[in-house]
Amino acid sequence: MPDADRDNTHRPERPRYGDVVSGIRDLIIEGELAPGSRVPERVLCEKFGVSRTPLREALKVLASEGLIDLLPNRGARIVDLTEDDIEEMFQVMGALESLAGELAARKITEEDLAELRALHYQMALHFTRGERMPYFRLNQQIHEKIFATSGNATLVKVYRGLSGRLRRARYIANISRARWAEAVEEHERILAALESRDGAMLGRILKDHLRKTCETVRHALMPVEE
Amino acid sequence: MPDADRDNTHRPERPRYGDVVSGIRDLIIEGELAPGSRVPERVLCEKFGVSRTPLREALKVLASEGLIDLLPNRGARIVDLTEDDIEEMFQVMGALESLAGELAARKITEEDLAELRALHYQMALHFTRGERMPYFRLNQQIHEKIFATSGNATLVKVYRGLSGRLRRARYIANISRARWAEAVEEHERILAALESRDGAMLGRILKDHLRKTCETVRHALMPVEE
DNA sequence: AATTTGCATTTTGCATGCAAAACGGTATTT
DNA sequence: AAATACCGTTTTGCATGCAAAATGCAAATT
Repeated sequence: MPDADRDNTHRPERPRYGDVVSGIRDLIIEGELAPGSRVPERVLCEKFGVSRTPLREALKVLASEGLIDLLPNRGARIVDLTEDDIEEMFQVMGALESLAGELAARKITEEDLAELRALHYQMALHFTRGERMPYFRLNQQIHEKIFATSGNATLVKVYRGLSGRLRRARYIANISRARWAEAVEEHERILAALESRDGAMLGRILKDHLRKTCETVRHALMPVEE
Repeated sequence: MPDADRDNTHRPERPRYGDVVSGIRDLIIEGELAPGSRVPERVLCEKFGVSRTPLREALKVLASEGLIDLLPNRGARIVDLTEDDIEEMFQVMGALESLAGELAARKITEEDLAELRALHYQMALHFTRGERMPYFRLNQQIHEKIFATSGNATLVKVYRGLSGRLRRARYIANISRARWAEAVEEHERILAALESRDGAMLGRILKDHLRKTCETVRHALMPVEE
């Protein structure tokens, strides 16, 4: 039975196919679509108020991004990352971030630095206040900013792809207070390396920082699974 | 007018949606779909003998892979890489390959080494015979093998994504004889570093090799554009 | 003559329909 | 009773239809 407010024709505004893609992404990050769970097209169609055609297009994109698995004739399944997957992804992100750091150190302007400093001290404030969620967001912004400063758009895209797949895991991995303090310290070293334009040093710090973040996520994630 | 041999129903075998994706990929690599050209859905439907639904799903995937641009309400356009795009992509591939090399050097077995040696000397033979196309293929296989040996599936996927976008450019970039000889030499050093399990050295060699390959592609590509 | 307007044609975005494949549960067989 | 065969239901894959958006080109306006 079609809803009364829906008709058989193309509506100029509202849920386009792209909205469905980001909508499903959000559902995955928020955990409404649990990893490993099977997702019938019907359910998602109703959730977004679109028919199966744009929804299936969205699923294809999400599958090629690695967020869901598409089993022929058996529908979509939310990808469930194993501990090894996470380690692999962080390893690749380490190489990417190291490159981003080297490039950023060469190109960074005083304005970029000022912006990063502002983000950093805002983040540090959230740390001292114990505000995990705002800290998390600022942290992401800082790393995004470093990639943006690298000036390499391809690098940014590849990073975003991996980062998006890991977002859910990082989101639910509760950092320990001790590791949290350590991470803030590492961020101070990151800032210092950028200020002195020491690309090689920055690359090393970032790679090391990511390696430790990986350990945090892995350990925080696996035992409890939510 | 529908063809006589096509009906309104689901056919169990033959052109599935996935075939269309790789089919279009091939058309792009072979240059049948020129970079920058607009591609109406209609012609692709006829080329592959499918209706618009699976074709559009394929286009979405190719767009998210970065092979085509999808302009809302205005169809698909084959991505035309600029010189800067190519440089960016090689820079990222350099970081990836460097990581792959370091990991591979740690994990490589005698059997892997034997396989790589076989590929290498086969490739060297094609070089001495001046057989560009077979050389090109073996070269790709060697790099693929190094990535596979790294044991990091994510790394392989990210590499394949970038490599696929660059394939067309590398395919038509005619290497100079001088640079060709140099590349073969670099490959010997790659093999030597793997044999001595020197990951750091291998990483550097690979990054340098990619940097030079990038220059080759850029210069061979831009002046003539075909 | 150059630019703009109008309209027929083409192309895109989406909903729907239909058949094949998978699923679920009961009945049948061993 | 356990395993298997059967059959209705659900879900998937694809073709098609229709309306909105874009496109192309001739006629009208300045």
